[in-house]
Formats: sequence, C-alpha cells, structure tokens
Amino acid sequence: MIEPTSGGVDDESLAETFRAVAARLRRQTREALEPWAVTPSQSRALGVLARLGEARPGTIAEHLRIAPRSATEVIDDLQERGFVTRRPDPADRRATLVALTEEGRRVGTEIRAARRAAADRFFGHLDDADRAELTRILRTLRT
Amino acid sequence: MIEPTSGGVDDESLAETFRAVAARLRRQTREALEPWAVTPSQSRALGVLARLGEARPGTIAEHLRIAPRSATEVIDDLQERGFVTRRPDPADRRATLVALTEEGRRVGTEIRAARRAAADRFFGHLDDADRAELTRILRTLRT
DNA sequence: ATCAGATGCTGAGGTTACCTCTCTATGGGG
DNA sequence: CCCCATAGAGAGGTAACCTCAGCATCTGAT
Repeated sequence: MIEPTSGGVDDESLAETFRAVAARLRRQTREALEPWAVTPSQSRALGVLARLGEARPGTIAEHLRIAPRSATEVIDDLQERGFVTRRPDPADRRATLVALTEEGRRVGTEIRAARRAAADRFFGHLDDADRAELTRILRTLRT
Repeated sequence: MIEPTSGGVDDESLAETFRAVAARLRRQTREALEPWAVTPSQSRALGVLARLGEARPGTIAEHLRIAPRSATEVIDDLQERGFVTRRPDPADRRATLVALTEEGRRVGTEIRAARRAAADRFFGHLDDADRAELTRILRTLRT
C-alpha cells in the first residue's frame, strides 16, 4: 500500500491539487467500505436506490452520472450479492425495475453511516465556514 | 459518449459533490489532451520531468503520489512514444535516470498550455475570490 | 394499421490508472 | 563480508468507466 501521507512533495495548479484531494478521498472511501467488501460505485448505487425506491437502470445511471451500460454492471454486482432484485417493468416490457432487497436496505443503511463518518473525518479538518464555502463552490462547478 | 451536462439530477453530500466535480474535471482534461493522444497520467509525468529535469522513477512516483511500480508504467508509455529516455544512473547502478527528449520537451510545453487552458475553462465560472478560497481549502485537504 | 426511428437493456470488448507481490541487482553499515 | 535495505521492473489483478452492436419493444406520423 502506498503511503497516503507520503507527501512532502507538492504540485501547484488548482486542477492538480483538486486531483490530489480527489484521489485521497477515493482511497479513504474505499477503505471505509472494506468491512462490507462493497466498492464505492456499489455503495453509491445503493444510496440512489434508497432515495428513489424501485428504479430503472437508466434512471440509476442518470443519478450516478454514468453511462447506462455502466449502471447495468453495477446492478449486476449488487444483484450477485443479493442486495437488489430485478423485475420486468409491467408498464414497459423493454425496461427493468431494480429494487433493494431487505438485506440491501439494511447494509445500505450501515454503509451510508460509514460513508458519512469517513466524510466527516476527511472534511473534519475544515471549520464550518470553510465546509460551507467548499460546498457552495463545488456546486457551481458541478454544473 | 455520455453527456457531461446531462445533469438535472443532483446528489447531496459534500463528498458526493466532490466526486462529481472531480469526474467532470477528469473528463474535460482527457478531452483537452486528445490532440496529442496523451493520457492525463502521461501529461502529469511530463510536467514533473519538466520541473525536475532528469529524475529517477521513484522520485517521479513520489511527485505523482503513486506507487513506484505505477510510475514505471507511465514512463514505459512515454518512452514508447519517444518523449523520454532512460539511462543508467552512473552514481547508483540499481537506479535509472529518466529525461525528456527534445520532442518530449516540446510536446510537454504544448500540453501544459492546453491543460492550463482547460483548467481556466473549468474553473472560469469562479471569480478570483472563489478560486483563491478553493485553492486554500483544497491545500489544507491535500495533506 | 403500419412502419421508421427512438428507447431500454445488455453482450462483447477496450481503456485508464492504479495496486500488490515477487524477483534481481545493487548499495552500505556494522 | 554479510545482511538488510533500496531501485526498478515482470506478472497479474481491480475498479470504474467507456463504446459499439444487437435485440426487443414502444411511439408517433402517415
């Protein structure tokens, strides 16, 4: 494992700094999810399903901001682990409806808590004002 | 290609927003580099070499904040394209010294300009104060 | 009613950017 | 001079995406 804080070396540009922070966040998130052996993508999809209830892969893809084909993949993984089920959409026979299983809901809740804790740890170095500033600025960049 | 601004759907947490923005930045950077058919990693390594001059893979890895083995890979790619050369370190026969070729230097300069332009476009929606705020906050998170 | 074109999903296959584990060749301190 | 540390690279793996193609189905215009 690479030392996350092996630092000492710094690069300059805003974009570069952004990448570095994002990478650190990604690593920490992955670690936080280890106890459930769930990937970050999967956890994000669980979150979307918890908010949406039953949803089509295409809708999930939109919420995750990924290509529909990529959502299929994430859903495959979640289904393999028994966290979601697929059933044909009665209203449109091309479509599929994805829903959380009981376990998916349970694990999803646990995972959300863990992710929240990890995020708090990560952004915890910031005071409230800075966190608010950062949120505001990021939202304008999210488009 | 997925619509970068297919938005309309939003997620909430700071961490999630951060991921979304980082992904957008990544995509845009990749696009900006297309004319040279260079990956972001490669361009970052070219940048490091431009700053450091001749350097060992291990040093490059540190600056890129990646594992040494991963640096080897990036250097392999750059060497294949004729942007860098490897030569044994006369001071330590275990080590290798990586240096930019003439073309590597030239292309690296072009690429840096393109990356800067892309970053300006990306962060251009922010006024100077926000850009400064963001930079400051990110630096505290970079560790 | 019908039929062209849009839409929903997934199979197949690819890319980027990392990682760990292991091996070999050296270097350096005691 | 021996043992351990270090430098780099081979082998093999993973996550998270992507595109392109293909099939089933829906829908709106004629």
